This record gives sequence, C-alpha cells and structure tokens, in this order.
Amino acid sequence: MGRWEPNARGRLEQAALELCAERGFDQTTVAQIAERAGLTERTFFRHFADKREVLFWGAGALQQLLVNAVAEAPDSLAPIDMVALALEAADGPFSERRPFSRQRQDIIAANAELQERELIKLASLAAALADTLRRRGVKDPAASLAAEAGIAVFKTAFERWVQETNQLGFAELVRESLDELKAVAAGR
Amino acid sequence: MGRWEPNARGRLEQAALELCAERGFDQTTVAQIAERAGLTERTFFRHFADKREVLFWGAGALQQLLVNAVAEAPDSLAPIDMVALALEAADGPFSERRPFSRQRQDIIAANAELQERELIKLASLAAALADTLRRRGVKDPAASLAAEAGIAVFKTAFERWVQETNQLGFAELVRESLDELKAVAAGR
DNA sequence: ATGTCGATGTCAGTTGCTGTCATCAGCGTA
DNA sequence: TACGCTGATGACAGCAACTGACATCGACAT
Repeated sequence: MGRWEPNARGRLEQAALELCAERGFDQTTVAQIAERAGLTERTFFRHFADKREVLFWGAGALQQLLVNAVAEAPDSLAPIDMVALALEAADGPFSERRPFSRQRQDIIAANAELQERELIKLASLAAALADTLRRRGVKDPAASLAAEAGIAVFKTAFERWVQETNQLGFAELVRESLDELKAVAAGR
Repeated sequence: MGRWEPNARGRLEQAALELCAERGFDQTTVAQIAERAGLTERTFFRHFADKREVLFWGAGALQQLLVNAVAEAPDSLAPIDMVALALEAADGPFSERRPFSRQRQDIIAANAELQERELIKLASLAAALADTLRRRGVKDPAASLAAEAGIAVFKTAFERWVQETNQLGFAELVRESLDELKAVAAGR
C-alpha cells in the first residue's frame, strides 16, 4: 500500500474496528492500527485527536442530523416531542448499518475509557439540542431538561435496538421509551 | 515529610487540588502531585487508578448516600420521587463543602477529560439508583428512566447550586428542577 | 531478637501523544 | 521540460501516563 492511497481516514477507521473486535481496544496499539492501514502512527494522530476518537467519527454526522430535525420540527410540538421527533429521524441512517453499530457497541461495552468518550459525545449532543431549542424560544432550564430527557430516551431506545432479540425499528423503540418516560415523570 | 506520615491519600488529594487550581490539570504532572504530598509517582498510582481519579474520590460516598436514601424511601412514593428525595438528602454533606465543590468544579470545567470522568461517575450513579429501584420492585425500563431523569435533575440543580449568584439550598434547587422536568415531560 | 506483612521506594519498560523537520506526489506555470 | 509551490506523509526525538518486578522500610506479634 503506497504512500498516497486515497481515503486514509476510512482505512484507519476500518483497521481500528477490525483489530479492536479481534483483541480488544487496549490490546490494540495505535502503531498496529496504522500499520494495517498502510500508514504510520504519526499520521494516525493527524487524522484523529486521540486513539479513542477513531471509533467515534460518526458522532458528528448524527449530531448534525438531530439538530437539523429539531430546528425544522413543527411549532405545534412541545420541546420534548421535538426532540423525540428528531430521534425518530435517525431511524433511516441507523437501520442501514445495524451490524456495524452492533460490533462497535460490543467494543465500547468492553472498555471503560470508550464508555467515557461515548458519554461525552451524548452530552455534547444534549447541549447542541438544548441550544437549538433555545434558539426556538424555549427557556432554560426547560430546554436543557428536555434535551437531557431526550438523551435518556435515546439511550434506552438504542440499547434495546442493538439487541437482536427484537423486531422493532429504532423509531418505534423511541416512541415506546418516550411514553415510558412520560409515565415515569408523571409519577406513575 | 517522612515515609510513614499518615493519610497519604488525603495528602495526594489536597496536593492535586492545589496544583490543578494553580496551573490547570494537564499542566500538572503526577510527579509534581506526588512530590508535594511527600511521596513518589509510583505510590500515587497505588492509591488512584489514574491521574484523573484523584479528583473524584468523593463520588463513591455520594453514591452510597443516594443508594441508601432510595432504599429507605417510603413505599408510597413514585420512583421518580424516591430519587428526588434521595437527591435532597445530599443537601447536608454538600452545603458543608461548597467552596471545595466550587473549586473542584472550576477545574473540571476547564478540562474535557475530567468532564468525561465526571459523566461516567454520574452514569455509574444512575445505574446504581436504577438497580436499587429494581430491587424495590420497579420494572425496567421505568427504573432506568427514573434514574436517568433523576440524574438530569441532579445535574441541573447542582449546576445552579455551585453558582454563587443564588441563595437557595441544594434541596430547594432539586425540588424546583424536578417540577420543571415534570412540566417538560408532560409536554408543556 | 526475629519474622511477618503492608506500604513505600526504585528502576526499567511500554504506550499514548506532540513538536520539528525532511520527503514525496501532484499540480500549475514559465 | 524544468521549476517551484502545497498538502499529506514519514522519521525521529522526547515527554508524560501507567505498569511490572523487586528491594526496603516500619510497625507489630511472637
């Protein structure tokens, strides 16, 4: 593999996913990932801020998708329902890559540092959603709480979705989880 | 400071807090923390799993407190209110150490890796609370969602409490935030 | 006195990550 | 065709986080 093969970032992502699936995240060195991608360790760190980040490159696209969906949600909806509607909009992109999501989630579940990174990505997502709600006139702390509650719904729905033991789509699981959150918050 | 001075862990915590407040977390090396505490770098890592952990030693005690409070909450309460009651029980310990909390929060706010660690501590707390609710007979996903929602309330209340611009106690801020969450989840 | 045991020190080594400078492929331009 | 520019990559040195292995110290029991 020569020095100027295209899509260096993609090759690094793929190599990292394979190696971590085989032997685990911290038994995989950056040098090994780079070698499999036909690059050097130094180049890895030009594409990703740190070793963990290679497994979270898709987070930015998801955030963009959800923020746009909240920004364009109908005015008639309550804040929490705007967020829920946005989550349902992720159904399409998700359902196309469920095997990938599952493999990735297994890797993350096996490593505490990766869970930390995932949590801060979700927190960043919550902050972005809260900001979008505020731009639409929702006051704080309602905006923050609606966003945080929405993320709680997302986590619950996603966790169920990656299990292969159910036939429901992501959007349906979001609706179910939202209903359950509403019941819980109502004190039932 | 000799080899066998008592309370090595406490000295390390204190040294870390001082140095990080002065020059920031990543401008502080473990060797510097250990030196100020009269110990070596190797001993630091015998007391704390990693560099960040020295700033989160109190998290275990908080979790224990909240779990106990949920376990002993009256049966008549809904799950979300059990969690809220537990949060209010943290008022006492918190109010005694508000300056400490504020300094610590400033350090964390200035560093992304510390925010990651704080998030996973909160996630661990949510998991423990959900588990306690389950032991009391609350089904999933209601237990998980009540715990996650409770953590959202905690975050909101704590963030307001560390600001010195208000006179309210932590318990009052918890009640306010809970009411706002209930309103948000009801679709208002 | 002597032995045991937990806490600490010492030292070498791996890995994540960064700064610096050299090198290379592609591309426009004279 | 030769030249120079530019962005991506390689090569190398170095720091700091973290770990394993082994020695040492101080307290305490016998």
